[in-house]
Amino acid sequence: MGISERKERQRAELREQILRVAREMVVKEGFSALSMRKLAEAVEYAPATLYLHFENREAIARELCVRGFGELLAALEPGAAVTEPLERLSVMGAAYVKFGLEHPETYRLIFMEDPRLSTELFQGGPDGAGPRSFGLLARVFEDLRSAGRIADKADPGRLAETVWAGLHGIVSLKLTCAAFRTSAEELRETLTQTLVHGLPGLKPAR
Amino acid sequence: MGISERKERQRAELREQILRVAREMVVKEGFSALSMRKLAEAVEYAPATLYLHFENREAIARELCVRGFGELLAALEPGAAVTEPLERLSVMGAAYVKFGLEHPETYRLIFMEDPRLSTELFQGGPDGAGPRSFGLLARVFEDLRSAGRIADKADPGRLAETVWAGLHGIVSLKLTCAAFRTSAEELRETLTQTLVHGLPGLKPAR
DNA sequence: CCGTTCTTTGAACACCGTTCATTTACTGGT
DNA sequence: ACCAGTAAATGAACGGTGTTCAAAGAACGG
Repeated sequence: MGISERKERQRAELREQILRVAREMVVKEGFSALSMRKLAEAVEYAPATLYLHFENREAIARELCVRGFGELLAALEPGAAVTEPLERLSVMGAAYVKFGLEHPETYRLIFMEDPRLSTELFQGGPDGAGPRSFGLLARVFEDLRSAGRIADKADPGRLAETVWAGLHGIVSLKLTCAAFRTSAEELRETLTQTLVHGLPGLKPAR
Repeated sequence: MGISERKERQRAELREQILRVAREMVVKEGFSALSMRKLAEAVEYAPATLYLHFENREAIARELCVRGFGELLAALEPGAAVTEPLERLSVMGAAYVKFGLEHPETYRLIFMEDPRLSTELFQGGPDGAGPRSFGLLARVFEDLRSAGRIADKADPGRLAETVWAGLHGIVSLKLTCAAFRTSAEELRETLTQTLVHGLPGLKPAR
């Protein structure tokens, strides 16, 4: 009797449709413009129906958040295949910045709105998208160290967190503050190069 | 006839009181919890009265934003007196991070909420708090270059923007994402040191 | 004391997220 | 074919939001 299966399928489909439309609204007008009533209108159901599929508005945000992070991870993965660690750092960094600028509202949702959403993504086991993404970046410095190319005392985790913070700074500043002159890609290049090689031609005070 | 002066003074006082209470609410429960109705209740006026002093809710936010940035500038200024540029970079960076973590809701308002607010602060003449703050930071690299301690081709403005982005990344990540292990101050130290000196003990691939 | 001007407000409008009793649709069993 | 029971959907309401505006109130100058 495939009848309850069909029901289950229809239920899942509606859930997907809600998320699809919700995502559209967020992408187009920002998270704050995601209204349960408008969303219900758009999927042609009564507002109350949404609550049969999601606990509340935040639950929808959470789901969008999780999926968004999945896409970010997917955007980072190709770069992780680059063998030379420093080149890998550049490629992955560029991919990160590119993702942020191309999906501003998704990025905002993931990293700039609700602390609860952002924090969750980085917890929950090492198989979550958060830890996995971070792992890809940390790998750069682990590889450098195990190849003896940076000091043993260097902490790959700390370096990775620093780089992530730097990249996040570039993206989030570009998303909120149009006043900065330098392009995101130039900032990313400067950040990476300078973090790796230091200030160009630095001499000590005399 | 000091009567109209008194009226003007009372008007300004009420405006101040509104801002004071608004600030309290934002600091305590975040910007989204700043409600015109609750604010009116708190200052013991009808909601409509608020609109005689501010165009709308956003205007209040803007004012808080401007003042907040003024405080950030004030927090940076002492460090700007340090003569050794690299030490100055450390001190000012630490002050920046400290300010962000100690005034999370103010920092959010300034840099993470509405792009219009953030962008404004960095425009409007070189005497605005934005350009002045940025100038203090850029000065570090200008001084280094004019002392011949970094390459002539190095662009102080670009380096300053990169550092600012990095610091902002640290603060904003700490404000939204509790999952990062390294403390903000350690991240700041690592960022600064690595940007200046490069990866510790870096050797080229062989 | 009156008329004018400035201040303040109550009431309304159009939204919002969320809940719940009620209705509707559908299915399995008789 | 009908009925009972279950699952899905909803209308209406609650309490909240920012904002507007005509009306009421207070304070002043003549």
